Amino acid sequence: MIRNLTEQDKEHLQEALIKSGQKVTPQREAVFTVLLAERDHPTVDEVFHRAREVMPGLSLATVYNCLETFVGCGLVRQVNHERESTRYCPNLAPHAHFRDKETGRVHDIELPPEVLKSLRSILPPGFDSEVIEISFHGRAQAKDHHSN
Amino acid sequence: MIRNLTEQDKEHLQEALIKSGQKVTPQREAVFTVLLAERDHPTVDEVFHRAREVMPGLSLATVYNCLETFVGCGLVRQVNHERESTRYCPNLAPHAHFRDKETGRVHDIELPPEVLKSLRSILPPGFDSEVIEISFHGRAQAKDHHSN
DNA sequence: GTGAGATTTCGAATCATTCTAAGTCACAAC
DNA sequence: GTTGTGACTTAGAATGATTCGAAATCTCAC
Repeated sequence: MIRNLTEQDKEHLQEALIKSGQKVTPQREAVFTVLLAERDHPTVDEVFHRAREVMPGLSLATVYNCLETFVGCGLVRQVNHERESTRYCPNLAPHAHFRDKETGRVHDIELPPEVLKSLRSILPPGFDSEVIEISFHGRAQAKDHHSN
Repeated sequence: MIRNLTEQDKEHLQEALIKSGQKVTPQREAVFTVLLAERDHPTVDEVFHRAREVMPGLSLATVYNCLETFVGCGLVRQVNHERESTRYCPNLAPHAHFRDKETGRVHDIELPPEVLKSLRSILPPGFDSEVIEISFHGRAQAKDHHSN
């Protein structure tokens, strides 16, 4: 179920938006609420349908806009797997993604700092990386736990 | 320039195709030749245009088909970055990819076995991964070396 | 050389995403 | 209070990569 944002989450959203010179709008709050409510890496379409339950007039274009805005101000991450629809993830801690071949579900995999460091170390001099994406693809035993 | 396949490459192609019950055709040879000739991670469209120089009647759909076939029998790897066109890479050794923000060019980054191992070790029990994709995104000093 | 099945071809269809232009809103200036 | 400004939202059209469908062609075993 979609619950309202906690005061803390609301502040987090407001701060990030205002810091980058943008406004807090009902649509942005609704989309952000959806993202936090179920952290199952929804696609734009899934976010759209979930958000419509709460705000029926919301348009798909706005969902695209909101998500792009959030990515821009560092509130959420995009997750891409091959050419499938882009998914969105409010987990900002460094982590990898595991996509289950059977269910299509995406799980977050914690990424310990030393592993991240060893990864960075494989870059030859002169290569300066801001973003590292790590994705696994395979089978996960169905445990149906939360995927963040 | 596009040179012909070496005998060795030709055998490699034939073996892989036949092993998975498929046929060697002039189109598949042409596409494979293009992939080996310039290992700059071309998009389908780039492969298409390069291959047309050698085989003018070749169709785009066939290029898609050939590349899919090659991926299926393990001859080449797909490389995806966000939602850009899929690129193709005949380097089968374990490696990561680095995409240069400025040029869009993709470089292969060697992946030492111990780093690969440490990466695999972050998967919780029950997660079984066949494929790991690692991609960096940032700036590379323009050295214009070969990108494989 | 023939036939069965695989492959190629062209163009149409699909699907996620982006664009466009008009409409709306919040708020500041007058 | 009205007006202006700029950001935001909206619906629908446009785009671009990829896939599909159906007919024509090729390949290889017999």
